[in-house]
Amino acid sequence: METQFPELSYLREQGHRLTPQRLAILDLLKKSTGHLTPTEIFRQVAPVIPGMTEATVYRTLDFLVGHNLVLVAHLGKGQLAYEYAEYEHHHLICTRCGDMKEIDHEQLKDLYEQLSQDTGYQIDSIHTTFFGLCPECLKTISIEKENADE
Amino acid sequence: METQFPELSYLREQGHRLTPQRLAILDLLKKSTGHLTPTEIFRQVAPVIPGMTEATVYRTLDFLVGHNLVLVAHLGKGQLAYEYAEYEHHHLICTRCGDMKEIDHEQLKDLYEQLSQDTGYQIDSIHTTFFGLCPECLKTISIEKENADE
DNA sequence: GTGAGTGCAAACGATTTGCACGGTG
DNA sequence: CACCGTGCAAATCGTTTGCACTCAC
Repeated sequence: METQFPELSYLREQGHRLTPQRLAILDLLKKSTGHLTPTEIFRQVAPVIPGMTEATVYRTLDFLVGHNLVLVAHLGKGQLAYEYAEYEHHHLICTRCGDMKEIDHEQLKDLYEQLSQDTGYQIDSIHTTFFGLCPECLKTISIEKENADE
Repeated sequence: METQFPELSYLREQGHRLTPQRLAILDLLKKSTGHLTPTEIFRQVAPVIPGMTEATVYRTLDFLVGHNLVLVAHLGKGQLAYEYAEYEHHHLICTRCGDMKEIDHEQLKDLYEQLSQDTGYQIDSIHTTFFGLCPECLKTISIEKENADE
């Protein structure tokens, strides 16, 4: 694995090992724009790392999440997705076509503070997913309705 | 099934059937305060309806959600939970102990409008789950840290 | 050399599906 | 009495686990 990961040096100091499997998965997530599910990650990493297993993908993701190098996001239908922990943002997902938009954390800052005050919770700055219908699907649906009314 | 469901009359008009299975599940969700997972629902309804299957629970829940009688909520670890569609609210879940707080939709109204304007999406008024750490777990964690520092 | 991390295979839980039957409307 | 919805059983999918081996340190 050629790619540099300066942020990993402290892992080694803690007695953890930088295996090709861990580096490959982190490398993939770093290069990918959106999130990836464990299965997608497996399919993309398996050709590169001979013998790679789905079990290893899950264990590696747990490890990376536990060390705050990777973020978990909830997608529709109870699936989990992972992405490189670059900057704080949220997701808005279309429940019909699966389209996804990123929401900057700046927009939720006030709400988070208010919720924190009201509940005493320390709310994760990542990890919030909104669901709805994208403009395209809204259009499609209204057309379908018109046709049904005839 | 004795309970009255006036809101169901329109279902019958649309050609759907009010089977004891559907009524039992809706009845259970109506009586329950929080949300229930499909498995929990199965366990509670099975004794009442002889021959009840998990498959039926899933099919029934899909049906009820599709007709807006029941809401889906995302819990931690990619699990889905269902609850009676009584009023609009959201959830804040502790990722450590699973504790849950309800968030009134009133608090998110402004944000929703803003997000809608920015993205063109029609955002689900239900369906948003926040994750964080509850006050109790925050306390526990800080105590553990102190002990570790000694 | 040693043990953390992996591969392999099996187990597991949640969810989905095909098909024939039964009960609602 | 038609056909929607169900029961049953099997298949499928995603995820987890035990154990022996290996490779990063």
